[in-house]
Amino acid sequence: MVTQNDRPTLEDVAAFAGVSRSTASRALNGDPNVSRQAREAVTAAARDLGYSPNQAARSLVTRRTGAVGVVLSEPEELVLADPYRTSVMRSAYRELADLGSQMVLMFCDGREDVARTVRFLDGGHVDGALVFAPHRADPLPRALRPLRPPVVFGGPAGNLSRGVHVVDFDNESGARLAVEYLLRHGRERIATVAGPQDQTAARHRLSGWRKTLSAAGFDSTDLTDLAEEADFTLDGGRAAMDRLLARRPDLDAVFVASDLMAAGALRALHDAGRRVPGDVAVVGFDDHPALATAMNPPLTTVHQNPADQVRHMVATLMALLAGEPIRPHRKVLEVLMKVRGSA
Amino acid sequence: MVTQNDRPTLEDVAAFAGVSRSTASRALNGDPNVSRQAREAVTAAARDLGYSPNQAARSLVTRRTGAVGVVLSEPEELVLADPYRTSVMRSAYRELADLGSQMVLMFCDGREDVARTVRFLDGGHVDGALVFAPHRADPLPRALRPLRPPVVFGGPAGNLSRGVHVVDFDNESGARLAVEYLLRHGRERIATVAGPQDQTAARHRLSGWRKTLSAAGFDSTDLTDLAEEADFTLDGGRAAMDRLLARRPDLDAVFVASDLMAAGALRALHDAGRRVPGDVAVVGFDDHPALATAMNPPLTTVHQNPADQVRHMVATLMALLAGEPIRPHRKVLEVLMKVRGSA
DNA sequence: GTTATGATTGAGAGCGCTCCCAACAACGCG
DNA sequence: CGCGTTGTTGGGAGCGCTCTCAATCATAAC
Repeated sequence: MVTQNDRPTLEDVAAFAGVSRSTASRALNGDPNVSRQAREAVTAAARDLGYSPNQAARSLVTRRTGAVGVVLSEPEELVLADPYRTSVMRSAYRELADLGSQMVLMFCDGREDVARTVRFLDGGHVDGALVFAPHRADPLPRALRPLRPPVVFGGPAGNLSRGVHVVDFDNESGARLAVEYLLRHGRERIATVAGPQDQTAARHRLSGWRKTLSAAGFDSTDLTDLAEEADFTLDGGRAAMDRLLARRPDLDAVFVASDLMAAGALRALHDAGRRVPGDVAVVGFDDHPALATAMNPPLTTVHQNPADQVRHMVATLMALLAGEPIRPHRKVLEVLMKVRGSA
Repeated sequence: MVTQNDRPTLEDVAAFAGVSRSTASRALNGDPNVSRQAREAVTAAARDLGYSPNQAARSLVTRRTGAVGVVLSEPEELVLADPYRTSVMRSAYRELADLGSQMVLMFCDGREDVARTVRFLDGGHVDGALVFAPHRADPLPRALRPLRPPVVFGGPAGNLSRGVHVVDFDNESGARLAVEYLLRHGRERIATVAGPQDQTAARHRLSGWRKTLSAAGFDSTDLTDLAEEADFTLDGGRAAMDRLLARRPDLDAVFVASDLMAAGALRALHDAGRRVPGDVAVVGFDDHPALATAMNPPLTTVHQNPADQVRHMVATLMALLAGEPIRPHRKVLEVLMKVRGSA
């Protein structure tokens, strides 16, 4: 016993409508050179027969699948727990859907996943890919380079710096803005909770903090004291803040490299009896819509808009798919301070 | 200027290896009837040429794509904010990846999305689909029924009850377990924060609560007083709890229809100065790994395992794809109480 | 009436792959 | 030595679609 193989083909529709396969194809694809009569007959036939075109056959000849891969090169449990990443996914989904492309979501965690990802992207399943590979040691970007379908990276492409299309935020400037703001408001001992230093964005945020303070005349050994690394999670941010408070009880401000960590830092400060922003000013990074405003006090933070990033990435990808000769380059998006209550 | 069309085909590989296309195909697909010599030549040729098979061509003849759609029939911003849904996605991704299938994630929000979803699933982009459509009024399940590729529903399939493959949890029993537990521990005024009643699961949890209390002799008008509806969010749970406290300050227990709402209820109880579980016992639903244990006190809750659900769904789908004649039916998964600190 | 023009149309090739089938060599057996 | 058998191979058809090209027809122009 076999399943129903009664799936109608274009040929069936054409026969039913009393025209040729070519005409049926034209009618269904909106070619203007079809008589109204033929068009109507074909449309009706397609409806009556429950016809839907075979995508495999179509993309075999058009060389388009209508799908775009979105690759998050991180363990999936991490991605889905991170509000910033999920909002990237969301924007990507919406942006692509509006352009008529389907998002094919992939996580890439570990060696065999790299091979699987490469095979998938190179196998013609998708027209192109949007790739987020924040870790410096990630082998994926390099593995992706020789592939046929165009790839646009969101944020740093592992340790690749040339020959790739990148849409990134100006993390260092963001950190500078935050620190300058704190300095301008009279803060004198500005600590930082940095992100994991195996991620380029986290490094840039840290170096922005360091450079700005150095330029303002702060001692570099002093700075070492005022920095703690955490892992972009709430608990990590909290623990890092605890360590900072233990080592430098005199700190009066902290620049935290993500909103989620800032939430943790806020909690640590609260538990330690420090008032925010009275005793300690806190500036976050991301400006996550739900998170930043929900905190108490609402978080002053560096605003970056993942939807913007995704929009640029999609635009670049579409241009590439349209055959426009775009030279691989790194587009850097501005970030800006969003002042709320915490600093 | 065109892009590089130098993508090698199987024909190229065969020529390079000095064999026929058939032999090359066999070699690459692991057919045993190939001489070692031919196999090695083909493998080497494929490697040297950077060959990767054209999936469109392959799936045109095999009628398999190696991709499975995962449809979440809810606005994407809602899905990605809900820890329960994200853990479903995660399980689905992992489960499918392990079976060599790619997850194609789709959200389905509103009318035009229904059409788009149907078109995509029916167009042969995927071999089958896992669909989550919790809302009773959702038109998607009905629209999906006439489709060719097999579909397995996770949780209720809109308002469809027959002719569909469903893997669901026993929500009513879960509520019963929770209420019986509370009764057994001497609670006498057991309220509930119900989920949105346009979702079947939420209705079953509410009716489980009601039936159990009725069976225990509680007055049904009294029960109306003890129920509040919320929207499965933290803030909603908090507000509902506030309303309950205002109306029935004498309540000594509450069954909350989701962990996230329970977190909100806990906050409301805390703000109202009630001790948990001393004054008010709280039982949640979901047993979300991160959420339930992180609360203070740790949440006593009804345990359901989304990974289990997804595993059953995938198993059913694979059986369907293998042509096994499975009769559409509703598989109900057991839930059980997980006792922690809050009750 | 004849020819140019434009709008429609159908035939056919071919996208890159899998799979069926026939061909063939090499082998052992009666 | 002829036969079937086994293992291996290449040819060819065909999956369902798009797209080019030439044919057809009606209409307008001369």
